Amino acid sequence: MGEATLQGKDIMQVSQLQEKLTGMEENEKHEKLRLEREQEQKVASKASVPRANSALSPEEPRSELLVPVSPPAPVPPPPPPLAAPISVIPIPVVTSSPQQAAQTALSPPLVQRHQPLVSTPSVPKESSSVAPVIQRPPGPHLPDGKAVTPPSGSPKQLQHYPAPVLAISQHHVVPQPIQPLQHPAAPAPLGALKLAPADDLKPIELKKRIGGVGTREVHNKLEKNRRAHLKECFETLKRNIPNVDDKKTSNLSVLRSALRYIQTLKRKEKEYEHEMERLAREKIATQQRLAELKNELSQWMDILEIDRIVRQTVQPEDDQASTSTASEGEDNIDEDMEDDRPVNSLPKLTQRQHPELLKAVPPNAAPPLPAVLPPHLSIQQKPHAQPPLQTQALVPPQAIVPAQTHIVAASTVQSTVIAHTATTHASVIQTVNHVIQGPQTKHIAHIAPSTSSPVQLTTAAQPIGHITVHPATINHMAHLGPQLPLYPQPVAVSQPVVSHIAHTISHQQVNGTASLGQPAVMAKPAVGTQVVHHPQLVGQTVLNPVTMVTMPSFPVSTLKLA
DNA sequence: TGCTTAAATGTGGTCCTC
DNA sequence: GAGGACCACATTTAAGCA
Repeated sequence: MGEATLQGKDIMQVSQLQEKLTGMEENEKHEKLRLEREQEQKVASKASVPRANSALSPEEPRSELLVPVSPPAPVPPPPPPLAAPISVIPIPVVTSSPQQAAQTALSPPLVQRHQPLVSTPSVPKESSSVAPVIQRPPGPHLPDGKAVTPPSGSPKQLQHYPAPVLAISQHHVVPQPIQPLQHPAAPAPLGALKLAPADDLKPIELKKRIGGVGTREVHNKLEKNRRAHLKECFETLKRNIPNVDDKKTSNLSVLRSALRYIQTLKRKEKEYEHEMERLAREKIATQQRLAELKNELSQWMDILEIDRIVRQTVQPEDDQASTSTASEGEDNIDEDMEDDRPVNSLPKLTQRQHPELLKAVPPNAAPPLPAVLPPHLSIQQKPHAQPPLQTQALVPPQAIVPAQTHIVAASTVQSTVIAHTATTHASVIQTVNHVIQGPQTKHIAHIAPSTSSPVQLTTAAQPIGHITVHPATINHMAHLGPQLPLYPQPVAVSQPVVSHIAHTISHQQVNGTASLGQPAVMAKPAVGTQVVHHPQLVGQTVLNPVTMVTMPSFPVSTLKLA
């Protein structure tokens, strides 16, 4: 009996060892839970193996170990002494009534529970207490002893063999309430203390406890998995911490190292943030500086552009001076208005603002205009070097009407500049030529280049954007048709200024004041364009057609492009 | 060899989610 | 209510050290 008991205890040990060893032996026949355990053991194989070996007492025969290790395998039937304890241990509990089983198996299992783990030489003494249990009749549950062998075995085995599970469960459950009886001093688990006495157990409750025991195995496995996962996490954490010794660090030290590392990272993060802020501020300052430089450069570019335009305009003006031919009547007025000619003059304000322009303008081009001129002051435009011969050559004798050219100089600074540029700029005249068709166009084309032409450039205080060709002028121009080039084809103009100009002309035609050929084709009809007739001009010099060309407010460069 | 410490394991209980 | 996850406690085991 003692041997049997010892063997039974050994079997218990083996059953526990089996769990660990089976995984190492790769029993594919076992269920997945066993495989899981196998994986777990792979993780901690080194730890489990020596432990298993250590658990084995040197007295245990090797054969005993091997027998339970491979229960499912078709191992030859183990010797009777071995097989008996394996199957016997749980049996008595199951076969007997719950109460009886509880009463009878109270103490032995309790001892047995710890004995296998202890595996001390004292086992034989305790085995005597277990002896009665072993003597229990095997009964029909004996064949299920295989399942019993691994109490902590795979749950799948439990599923396959519920009966042995019940036996084992009874075996494990029952002793707990009795534990205080056997070992009052021994610390009993809280759960054991809470358990109701086995006598009071109903079948359902018993089943519960049995199931609880069954779940206990699962619970243990889950707990193992959880701890394995926890350990893995610690390993991962350890690997991610620099300057941490892999072996000499406990979990606690890993946590401390991690804490220090995190703090260091936070500190560095703050430093980098400050650095980024500093760099951002520096970037903004640099960008602002760059913008300033760009603005300055653009200003200078504008100045240079204006200078260039001025130079360009001054040069053709000299040509105009030689080629422009005013009508005969101009001479009368030119003499009067000779000193006030604003074409080549710049107001003082303009001089102040754009001294470069003054440099660009030849000093001999024209004397500066008085700073302030009456808005309605008409200044006859007549170049000094205008050759009278050329004028007469252009104007037929019958066109006696004096073609007065009145330029209303604006008092505003910028308008003056524009007026000056526009007056002499060929592009403006070219635009007018393109817009107006027919004989009148010829006249304008002819007259425009000349500063003394009937096309008047008026720069009012308010920006104007239209050209008004007086019907009389057009009629007058009609006489000059044969001498001027023809532009028979209409021109589509999309430029705003040109549209205004064309509209103005067409407007007059619509009013019946003039029916001079086809109206200009306008890409965009101008609405609200006003025909401005200078009152003084209309009233005083009606004979001389007055054409006022008012310049838009857009930049000169745009005008040039037009 | 005995002691200490950390890790591993078993077990029961509790809480939370489905 | 079942199942999973987490926690706490007890025990065992292994490694290090005096």
